[in-house]
Amino acid sequence: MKTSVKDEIRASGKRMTRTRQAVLAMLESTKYPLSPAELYARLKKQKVSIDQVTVYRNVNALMAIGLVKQIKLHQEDYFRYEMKEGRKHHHHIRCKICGKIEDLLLCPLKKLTALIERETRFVVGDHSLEFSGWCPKCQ
Amino acid sequence: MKTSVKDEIRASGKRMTRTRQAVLAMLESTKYPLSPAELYARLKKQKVSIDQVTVYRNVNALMAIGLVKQIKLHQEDYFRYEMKEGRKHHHHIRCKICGKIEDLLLCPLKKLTALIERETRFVVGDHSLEFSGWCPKCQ
DNA sequence: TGCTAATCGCAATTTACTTGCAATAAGTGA
DNA sequence: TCACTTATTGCAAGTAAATTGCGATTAGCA
Repeated sequence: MKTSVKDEIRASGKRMTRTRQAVLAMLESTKYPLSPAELYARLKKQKVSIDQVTVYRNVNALMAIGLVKQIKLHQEDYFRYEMKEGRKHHHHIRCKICGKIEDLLLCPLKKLTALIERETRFVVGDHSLEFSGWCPKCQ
Repeated sequence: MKTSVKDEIRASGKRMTRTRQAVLAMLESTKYPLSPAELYARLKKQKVSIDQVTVYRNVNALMAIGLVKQIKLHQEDYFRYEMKEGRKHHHHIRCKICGKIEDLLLCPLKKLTALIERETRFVVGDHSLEFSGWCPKCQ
């Protein structure tokens, strides 16, 4: 874990507990967004002493200070979380069969904001984009 | 209500009840996707005798036969439903403040499928795209 | 080392949605 | 038109994800 992450946490008035460190380490070492249930199961497997509620509270706290990003895939009815730190803007594709999730490092939407703002008179903030399909193994 | 909708329902072995007709009429006359709770509240206001559970069962039944589309906006933790019938492929923008939802009749993603399939070796099926921002009144 | 408040675990609650079951009613076939 | 089959309905109870209350613990600092 980089010192800078701990500093960011301290700067926001939060503390770096053993539990929080374990949650962060798990998110940092996993290549796709994790649900609270997955996080909990993986930490338990590593013999980390943690409660389900603590997982929820930690991802929310880390999201509040901008270290972690919340993601909702439209085939699922729960949230997933991934590190925001140092990651380029990206989207995801999810397999309809096995649920495998992969990053898409592309984003075709930069040029669209002006058009949408003209059409709707909204001011555009974020967007979310997600693909689903069939992964190599499930085809 | 067009006869063809009733026919589609009958063709799938389902029945056109007074309740289902009210749900369909409400979805047809509303210009943005409705949540089950909103559907229920609006029907009650119109003195339609209906239960929450019946709303859920109806949107699910109508979705199963392809008359209705389910939508999950990533700022919300419940589903919304809109008529599929005769509507062009489109996406949505939602106001971060008041929750107002508007259609976006554009889709910049048609050309992207080949690129994603090459990069990930997935076969691409659907996609979901959603913008959020600030509507004219909340700016 | 000792203080203060953030964090934790556990139990209970909330919210969106589903399921079981008996009563009702849509659509058919005589 | 009536009777019968079965989809649909309402009500109550049940799930699963996520949140909240509270007393106990512990990080971080003087």
